[in-house]
Amino acid sequence: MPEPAPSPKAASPPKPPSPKTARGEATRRAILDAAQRVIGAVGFNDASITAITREARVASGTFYIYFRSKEEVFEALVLDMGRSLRRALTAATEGAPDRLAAEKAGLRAFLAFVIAHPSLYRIIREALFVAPAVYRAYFQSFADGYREGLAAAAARGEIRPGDDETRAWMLIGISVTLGERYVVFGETRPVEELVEGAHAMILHGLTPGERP
Amino acid sequence: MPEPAPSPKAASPPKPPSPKTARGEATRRAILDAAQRVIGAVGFNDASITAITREARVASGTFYIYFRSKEEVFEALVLDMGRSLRRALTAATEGAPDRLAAEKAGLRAFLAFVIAHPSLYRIIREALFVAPAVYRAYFQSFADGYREGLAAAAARGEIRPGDDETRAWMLIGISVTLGERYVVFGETRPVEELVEGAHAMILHGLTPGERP
Amino acid sequence: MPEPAPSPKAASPPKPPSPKTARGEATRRAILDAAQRVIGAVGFNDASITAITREARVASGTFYIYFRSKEEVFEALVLDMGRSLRRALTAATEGAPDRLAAEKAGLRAFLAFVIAHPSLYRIIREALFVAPAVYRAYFQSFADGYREGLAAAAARGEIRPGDDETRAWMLIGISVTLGERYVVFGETRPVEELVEGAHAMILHGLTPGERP
Amino acid sequence: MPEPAPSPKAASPPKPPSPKTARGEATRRAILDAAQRVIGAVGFNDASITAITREARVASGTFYIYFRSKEEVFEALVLDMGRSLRRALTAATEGAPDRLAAEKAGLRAFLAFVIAHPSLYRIIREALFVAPAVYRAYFQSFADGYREGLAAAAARGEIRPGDDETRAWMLIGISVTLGERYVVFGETRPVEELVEGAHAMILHGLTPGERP
DNA sequence: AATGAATGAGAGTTCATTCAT
DNA sequence: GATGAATGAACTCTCATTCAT
Repeated sequence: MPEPAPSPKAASPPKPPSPKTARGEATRRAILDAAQRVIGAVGFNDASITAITREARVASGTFYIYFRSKEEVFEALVLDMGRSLRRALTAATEGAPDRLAAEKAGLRAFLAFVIAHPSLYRIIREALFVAPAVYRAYFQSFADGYREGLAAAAARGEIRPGDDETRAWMLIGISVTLGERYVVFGETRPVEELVEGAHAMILHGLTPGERP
Repeated sequence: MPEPAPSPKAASPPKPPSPKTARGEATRRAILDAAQRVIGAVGFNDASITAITREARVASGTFYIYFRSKEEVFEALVLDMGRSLRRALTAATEGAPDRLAAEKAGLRAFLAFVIAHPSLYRIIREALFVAPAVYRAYFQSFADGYREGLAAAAARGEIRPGDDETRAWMLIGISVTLGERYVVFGETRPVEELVEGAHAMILHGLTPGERP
Repeated sequence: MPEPAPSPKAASPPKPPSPKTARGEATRRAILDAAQRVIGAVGFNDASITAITREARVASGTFYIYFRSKEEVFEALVLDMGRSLRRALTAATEGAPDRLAAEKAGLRAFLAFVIAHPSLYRIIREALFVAPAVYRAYFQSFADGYREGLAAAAARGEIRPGDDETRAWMLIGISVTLGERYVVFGETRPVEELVEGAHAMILHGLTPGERP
Repeated sequence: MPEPAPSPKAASPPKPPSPKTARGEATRRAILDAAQRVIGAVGFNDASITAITREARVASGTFYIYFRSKEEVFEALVLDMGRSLRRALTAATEGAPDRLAAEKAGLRAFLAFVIAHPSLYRIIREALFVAPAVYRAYFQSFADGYREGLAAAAARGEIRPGDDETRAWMLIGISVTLGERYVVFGETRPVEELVEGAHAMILHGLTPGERP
């Protein structure tokens, strides 16, 4: 007759789950996909868990077998998207001859990705309000990669030396804002046109050419 | 048989409010300020009307004398901020000798504004989800002004000619993203440092200078 | 445009309410009474808040204007009952000529009270599981009074000297258990019969009298 | 026309379980022990079946092979404890020379048992709310034994004659309440001290001795 | 103009129980 | 005999909004 209590009664957050069978794994995936569609469509706050489970065709209680809360699926979604985007960008830029070419290819790939996954784009944006820590980590990881890339390119003389930290964030800001043209503002011009316009500016800035 | 009455029963949207007395005006202002503080602090969805009216030191019913819904205060807030920011930017740039100088002064003023009003910054960002139309209008108005400014400057030969529409949005993206450095990412470097770094890039882009 | 956040976002328990009008006071009372009836009838865990508000004839949300949780009404109920019982016992014993007479009168009054308020009796008992701190405080206050009463009586020579702390709890145990005869076990004998039987034991214990 | 079948469709209560193999017996035991630990620690209502099966290291479905419901394990637990306690008391009192000595030894053994098995003690108490019939049967069996023991002792002249039914319940009440001192109120005095204090009162009651 | 009590629909979440494997 | 994923009813609690005072 052992007497020690099994747990201190209030272990703050119980602990995360984890599927053990193939069926469970499939259900988890179905919920995650459904969450992406629903949250992408109506936003985090108007996406009820009931709506997500209905979309996933499971009972509402099933949700809590795999995620502890709406916030938790949301974070999983953001992480998922980070991975996908990173993969797409790496694929697009790894063959580039130099940093400037990579810059152009990266912007082009980013806009294509965003147009193909508008809901994920909105999800990332909303993360600032729903999961700030994840939002920061997401952008920080991009910025770190960018900064190192710029520093290396500057060292090789491929680009003008400068404040790499600031330039990294500027380039991120440019991409994100141009992506928003398509997802939020209904831009209709072809991607290539924006890419050309943006790349010219990235290459030379605003200063008029040396000679009139 | 009578002709159909113009609007027999359900006059489309109920009716907007509007203060009549000085006391009423003060109450409205108190609610608006309180809404800014509360929404800025906890976000739109976690900002209950009760919390706003408590912060404003009025009864909860009073809210509905001045605003028809939570969305309505929110929109009023975004509009308010648009006005303030525009005023600050105009003041900062109107003495500039040319477009490039105005660009630098504008960025500096924008960052200063954002640092002084971080909650308003977050509110604008959240507007994308709460009041998309207002969000779009807000940025569109800035973009329009920018584009015209760039076009005129290019015509005067002050800046290199280019895709002004795209360049306008890029410059907006740069400002917004650098602003976020301070409000979201806890940037500690002095504003002037980022302004210098950014301005160099805006002037010359990434291409290495012709000669060493 | 003040910027300080109104509250640290997570002030652990928001804070207790408190009615401001006579109407509010009456509603609070109605909920408390309804809670007593419902919890007394079906027990704490099977008493849903919906059932309580239905019994009180208010909307379910109204409950939360006055109490933060089911636990909170429950505690209010236990406190209420403590007051009532104390009042009844004081009234019954204050005219007693000595401690032994007071003891008998107190037991009689306690049993009468318990029979008249069986639901409150069950509520106290359940408090051990629902609100242990309140349960302990409740009994401790009775025990303290008892112990002092016994000590004073012993000093006056009215009762045999002894371990007053232990005797206090024994007397409480006797009362409570005999009360349970009526409330839980369906005892049908008249109160006076049990009082006489118990009092004889309290007076002389089990030891056989010195002489026949 | 056929006569009405004895029980056509809904055979009253489904069917009780019962282990067939040694492995099954071990599993049943594991669940019962786990239930004791979990319910003892957090109470009946907060003890989820999932928590019990997790503690027992079996799958949740396994529970229903051996018990039809949470109430059923609970009742099994109470019965278990009744047996254990009875055994302990019998062992402690069977060598006693007379009833008064048995009384003292029984109280001492009861307190020792309670201190050793606080969770079982709490379980019995909660049975009043979870399984009232079992609770009543449990105490009734003790009371019956007590009453008979007292009656026999009185007939032998070992104790003062009196209302044995009432005295039996009083003695139970005393034990239970002193047990609660340790389990609920954190009593720190040694058992022997309380036993002595209580026994003096049980022997002589409160009346002052005939002569100083 | 202002109050604040009251509403009630709807949200997130839990968990005893079932059943295909 | 054992598993553990799935269920869905039921519960607690929140909050935008209304309205009598």
